[in-house]
Amino acid sequence: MMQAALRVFSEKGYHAATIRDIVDAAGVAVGTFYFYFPDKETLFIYLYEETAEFLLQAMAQAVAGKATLERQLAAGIEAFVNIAVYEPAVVSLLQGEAESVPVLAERRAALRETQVSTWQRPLDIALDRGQIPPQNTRRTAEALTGAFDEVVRNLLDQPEPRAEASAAATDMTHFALRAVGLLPLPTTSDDPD
Amino acid sequence: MMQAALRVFSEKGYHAATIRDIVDAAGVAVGTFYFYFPDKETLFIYLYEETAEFLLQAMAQAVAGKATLERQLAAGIEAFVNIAVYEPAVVSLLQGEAESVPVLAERRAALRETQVSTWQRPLDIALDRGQIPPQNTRRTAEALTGAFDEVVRNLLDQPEPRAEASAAATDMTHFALRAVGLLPLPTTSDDPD
Amino acid sequence: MMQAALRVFSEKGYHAATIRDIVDAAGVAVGTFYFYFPDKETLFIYLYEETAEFLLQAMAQAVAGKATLERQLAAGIEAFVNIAVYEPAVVSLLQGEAESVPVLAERRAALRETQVSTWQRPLDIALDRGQIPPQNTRRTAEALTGAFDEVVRNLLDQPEPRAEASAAATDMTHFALRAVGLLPLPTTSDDPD
Amino acid sequence: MMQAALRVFSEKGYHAATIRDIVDAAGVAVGTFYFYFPDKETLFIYLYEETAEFLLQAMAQAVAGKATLERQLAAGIEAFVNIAVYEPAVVSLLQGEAESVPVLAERRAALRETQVSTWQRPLDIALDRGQIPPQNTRRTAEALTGAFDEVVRNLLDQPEPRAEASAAATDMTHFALRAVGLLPLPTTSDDPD
DNA sequence: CATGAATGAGGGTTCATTCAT
DNA sequence: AATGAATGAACCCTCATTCAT
Repeated sequence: MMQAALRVFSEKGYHAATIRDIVDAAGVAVGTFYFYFPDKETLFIYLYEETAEFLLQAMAQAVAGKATLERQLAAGIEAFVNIAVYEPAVVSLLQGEAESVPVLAERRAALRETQVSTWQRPLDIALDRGQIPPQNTRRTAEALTGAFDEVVRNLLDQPEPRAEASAAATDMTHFALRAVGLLPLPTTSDDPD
Repeated sequence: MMQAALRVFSEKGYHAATIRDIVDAAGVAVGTFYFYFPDKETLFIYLYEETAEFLLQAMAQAVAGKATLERQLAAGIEAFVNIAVYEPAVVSLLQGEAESVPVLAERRAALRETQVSTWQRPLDIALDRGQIPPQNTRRTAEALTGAFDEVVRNLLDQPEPRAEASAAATDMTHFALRAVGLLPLPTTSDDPD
Repeated sequence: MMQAALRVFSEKGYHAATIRDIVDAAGVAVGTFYFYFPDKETLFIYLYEETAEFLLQAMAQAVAGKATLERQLAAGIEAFVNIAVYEPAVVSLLQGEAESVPVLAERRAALRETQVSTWQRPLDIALDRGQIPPQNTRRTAEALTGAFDEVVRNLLDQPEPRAEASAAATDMTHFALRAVGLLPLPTTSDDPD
Repeated sequence: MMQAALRVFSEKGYHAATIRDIVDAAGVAVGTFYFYFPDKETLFIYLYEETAEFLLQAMAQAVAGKATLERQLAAGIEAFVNIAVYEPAVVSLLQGEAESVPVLAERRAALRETQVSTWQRPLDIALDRGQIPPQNTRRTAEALTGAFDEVVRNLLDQPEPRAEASAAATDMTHFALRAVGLLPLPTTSDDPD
């Protein structure tokens, strides 16, 4: 039933999705919904957090083992793209309308905050080590977060997202590396790519 | 009255905003709304397009006169930040929920498309001239668009957006210059900054 | 303006016709309407009575000079058909929805009453003179009224009412003469029946 | 609930009848109405057709077994009067305002058509057999339909319709027999009534 | 546990009516 | 006299939520 709810919410958005839509998609009765969830908003918030955690965990885990910022970015981006491509509903839900319901705005902010932190931490470390030029890492992290979101959004608007997924990930990684201040040189000399 | 509508829509989003909210904010009666606009959706679309055009025009104009990609980015970003800071409703409206109403989804896509083009064009030129490293300019443009949006969104969440506006613009510009592949040199040798 | 109102009311019916429809058709402003008439209902009632009187006068006048019941029926029917054909709006208004507005129901009843009287009086005289068989003249008059209304309604539904007008009048007259009990003879002679 | 709707519609007419009126009369809540019916118009059409079919069936059935035109008229009229007297709402609904809602106009026309056919068919047969004088049977059928409607309408306006029902039926039958061209003879000789 | 009929607050929209100009 | 912008009660309809079965 939560599967159904996730699908419906991500397709229609919070407001346009009706309880009836959800229970129909789940093949149960309205009453059943209210046996498991107190109300629509609570379900959405639960779904939102569940989903956000899933995405963040996946990215955090991908980033975790990597030694260099370069590898961290590559891995995090890949994880994001993979989820976007194989679980598009997850990304749609998180990117969809989440304002206009006060409580949701908070969750949304919290998600963004964590997403930003995911990138800011490695950046701070790299900055400390002098691997990247001086910069406002918070702002850079925000910018990266927004950049990734937007590219993924566009990717999912394509007719065949999977076909372009890996190219998109590569492009995003290169973008990120440049944006962060790493690797401007490698591209110049005798790099065939 | 359109002022009021813009405000209400940008604060609550399309669905949560009520005709009553709007007319109350405008200090008129319900009927007055329908005297000037055929319905809620039409007004929102109108407002959305008007607003989108305003933002895009401002950015395009800022970019127009500039000779170098560096200056174009700086000017475009500055224009964006200025609007965000002085007309926050404009940005909120454009960034708010616009899905779930079919017609709106189209407008939204169109806006994004134009926004992306605003950056892709200069990038293509710079690429031709060998001023930036080889890259998928379309993807870079998307990423920049998302990056700017996100940073501005965060800026507006601050208690005093105006205080940080210019710092944010500077940060974004640096981010963009790096992301695009300009400025690799200054960072290397004996840069005092 | 009353012309316009008559037209609009007869085309759309009382409820579906809006003040705006009427003033648009008349080429004046809404305020002007309320300068001349206190409200929609009053106008309709006025129009209804005016119109009813016009129709009844015409029929009464046609009937007036005639000596025999036969001629009276023929003349009254002809008058009715003529009005229906040359001023269809008059008939439409009178036959259209007039219930559901309490005051209108009364007028409607009054009109029917007078219409019925128009036929009952001559019938009573003819009955007195033994020209028609014994019958409940009130009921006969009602039936004739309904019969004429219905035939005229059907006539106006035709694509070219005028083309059939005279045939319809003749048919109605024959119907009425038979229904009243006149003309049994013509058919008898050598008709085996 | 459909009982209530029938009652309300027949009393107030389509436009003046409110969903609230109907649900109040039925003792349920607004939502309940929309749980059973898609909307006001659909319910009205359904009711109208149901009701029309009921009336037409009853008349057709009454007419069916009868051998002579005389008996057919008597039986059809009796059936009509009975329904009018015992289910006045049925007749009111069918005679009430049904214009101004395009779809309804069609149904109304269809009802009238069938009603007319109910009488035209027997008339054609009788005409073929030479039992009634030459006449435009279509027009005669229209006239009879209108006559019956009107007499019934007047009957229902009486304080005690049931008291007069049988007299009305008799009067209508006599009227119809004369109007059709039957029975001119019986009335002449020494028949006291 | 599950059901789905029932509820009614609330939303978008219409339109008769008013009144300052 | 005439205008038309402004009003707001009232309408139709939706949908989150409840509760008896």
